[in-house]
Formats: sequence, C-alpha cells, structure tokens
Amino acid sequence: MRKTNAGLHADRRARILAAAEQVFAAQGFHKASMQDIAAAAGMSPGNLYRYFPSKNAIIQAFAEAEREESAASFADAAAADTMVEGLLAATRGFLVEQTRDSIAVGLEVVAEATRNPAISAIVEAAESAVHEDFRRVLAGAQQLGRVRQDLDPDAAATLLLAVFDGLLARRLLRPSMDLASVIGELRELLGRYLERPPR
Amino acid sequence: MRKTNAGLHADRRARILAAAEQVFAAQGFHKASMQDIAAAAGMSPGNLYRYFPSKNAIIQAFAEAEREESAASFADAAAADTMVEGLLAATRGFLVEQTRDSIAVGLEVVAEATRNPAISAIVEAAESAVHEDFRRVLAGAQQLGRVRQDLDPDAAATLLLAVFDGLLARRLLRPSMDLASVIGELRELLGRYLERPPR
DNA sequence: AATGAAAGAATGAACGTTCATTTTATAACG
DNA sequence: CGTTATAAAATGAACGTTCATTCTTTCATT
Repeated sequence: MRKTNAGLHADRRARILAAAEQVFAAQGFHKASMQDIAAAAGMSPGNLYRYFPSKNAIIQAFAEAEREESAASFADAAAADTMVEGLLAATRGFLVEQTRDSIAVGLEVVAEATRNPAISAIVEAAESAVHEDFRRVLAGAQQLGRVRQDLDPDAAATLLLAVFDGLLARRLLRPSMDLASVIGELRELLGRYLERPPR
Repeated sequence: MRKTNAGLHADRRARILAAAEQVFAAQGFHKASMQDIAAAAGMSPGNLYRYFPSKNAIIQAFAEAEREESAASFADAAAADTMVEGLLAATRGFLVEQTRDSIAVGLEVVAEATRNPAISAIVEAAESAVHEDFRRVLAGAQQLGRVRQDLDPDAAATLLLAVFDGLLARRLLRPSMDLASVIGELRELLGRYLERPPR
C-alpha cells in the first residue's frame, strides 16, 4: 500500500536529463553509454529504465528540452527598446553566457536531426516557432517605423537567425575569434541592414 | 615476387573515404560500423585495415578531406567581379549545389570537433585558412574602393562566414525556407553592409 | 614459387536491455 | 504509536547482440 510519488518521478527524469547533457556533450549521443549516463545521474543502469523506456527515448526527451530552452532564451531578445540594441544585447548574451557544453550539445542535436526523423521534427518545430516569433517582432517594429519599410520580415528573420547560429558555432570552431570586435561589426551590420533608408 | 602497387593503394583509400561519406551521412560517425563502411566500399571488413589502421583513422582522414573540399569550394567565391554579386553567386552555389549528405556530414565533423582534439585541429586549421583568404579578399577590395573604407576586414570576414554557415545549416533545419527570397534579402544585406558610405 | 591483395570467420570487449533481488517508504491496522 | 504488509524504488549481475579488430585462409599476379 504505497502511492507512486509523482514528484519524485519528475525529479528523477530531470536528473537523468541533466546528467545526459554532460555525457552527451562529452561523448556524443551514440558513443555515450547507458552506464555512463547512469553513473553521471548517480543511479544504477537498470533504474534508468523506470524513467525512460530506451536510450533513444532519452535522446529524444533531451533534444526536446534542449530546443525549448534555446527557443526560450531567444524570446528574451524580442523584448527590447530599439531593435538593433536589443538584438545586440541578446547576441552578446547568447555568445557569452552559453556554455561550451550547451553549444556543443546543440550541434549534436542538429546533426542527429539530419538522420533521426523524431529529432528532426522536434528541431523543425522549435526552429519554426523561433522564426515566427522573430518575424512577428520585425513586422511589429516595421509598423512602428523602427526598421525600414521595404524589409521583408520573413526573409530577414531567416537571414538574421542564420547569423546568430553561425556566430554561435564559430565560437567553437575558432575560439581565438575576437568577440568584442565582431559584436562591434555586428552593430554596424544590423544598423545598416535594418535601419538605413532604401538606396 | 610481386611489387606493391602504390596507385592501387591510393585508389582504395579514396574508395573507402567515398564510401564512408555515405555511411557517415546516414548514420553518424559512431553509429556507423566498419562492416557498413566495408559493404559500401565493396570490400571485406578485414581489408579496410590494410588501408587504415583503425576506424578513428578513417574518421580523421575523412574529416581532413571534407574540410579541404569545403575550403576549396569557398575559394572560388573569392574570384568575382564585384564583391556583392560574387558573394551572392557563391552563396547560391553553396546552397543549391551542396547535397544534403555533404551538409549533414559537415555538421557531423563540426560536432565531432567539439570532443575529438584531432578533428578539432583539422577544423580549426581549415576554418582559419578560409577566414584568412576571405579577409584578404575583403582587404583587397577595400584598397580598390569596392567596399567602404571603415570596414574591419577581419571582423567582417567572421560575420559573413557566419552568415554562410548559418544559411547552410538552415537548409537542413527548415527545408521549407524560400531560397529565392532569402538570396534576394542577402543581396540587400551585403550591399548595405559592404558598400554604403559611413552613416 | 613467392608475395601482394582480399576475404570472411573468429575473438573478446562493450553495449543496450532485462530481471531476480534487495531496500525503502508508507498505508492500514491493532 | 508501533508493527506489519505491500508495493515503489533501486540495484547490479546476466543476456544476447553488435562492434572493432585480428587471424587464417584463399585468390591473383608476376
């Protein structure tokens, strides 16, 4: 006569996913073993299966959590005074605050998405949501006259999101890159691209 | 009494690396088995070891080849009439011509670079070379008055390479993206960022 | 005949998963 | 309140499978 403890169940799942982040970042999805994850979570391998039916289910749940987080962290960017400075602040936050591990594991998720349909669906959904948010922000700013009138908000959102993703990846590829001067140059690019009148 | 055939040896290595591309794109480095690679290369698993001492050596050689290729494909972009149209043509080439497989496997290489020092060295070297090429092109164009004088070629190279990488990845993440309108918007961005006089 | 090239079965380690078992928490009862 | 029955929670060894790698053998060329 004992009730199953729902709170504990949620805690354990969270603990496992947190442990998985370390292990996945260090080894990648497929080189990471269930024993590794169990050790990092401080429990036995068998116990993992009380909370997730398979390793794939862990990967999937993890990718979902990871994408939600990254989408949320972008939503902050939307709330800003002027478009350019808001985006700059958000970018700086992005580039500085994100740990190496979380960037690495984000790459891992994207790589996995190219071959795992379940992950691909998760990534596409998150990406679409972020894109739509951003497009809406740009369109709103356009109505307020804060960005030039002939900007295509949809294509601009794609382009700018590509810049942010590219910069994030570049921090891993070329750690030597001078963050300050790149941010300075990004300010120039954003100003010229978003605010200047048509040529 | 039989000479070892150097040409054959090189051919076989190339064949193995080509086979590895398919397998790595479809499964990722660590899920791909030597049996898979051998089957794709049309030879026995044991025979692979005549040409590469280990699976890791295949991954490493493959990453090297992949990076050289991608660096070379960018070098073409440098040779262009006007900066903006040259970059646009190169980007269009990039985005349209690159197969899904080659983009996917490029992501795989980058993800692996975050945890494998040997791969990381390869990626960083290639990335530095491309960056340096591009920086030089921008600085040259600047001397010819083709891009604005107050542009920082180094930071600009970083930023623009981030755009290209980001767009490439985005083709995988959001296949629905409208390539034509994004390229159109990119023309606007490049023109405004590179050519307009200081504000 | 001698050696390079290739095959593919064999090997041992490592993997994901299962399961019999132990430990722990709590509901019910006296 | 203390005891006991019960089921949840957790363990860790064991299982079957798959993997990278090695080894023995066969085939082909000179």
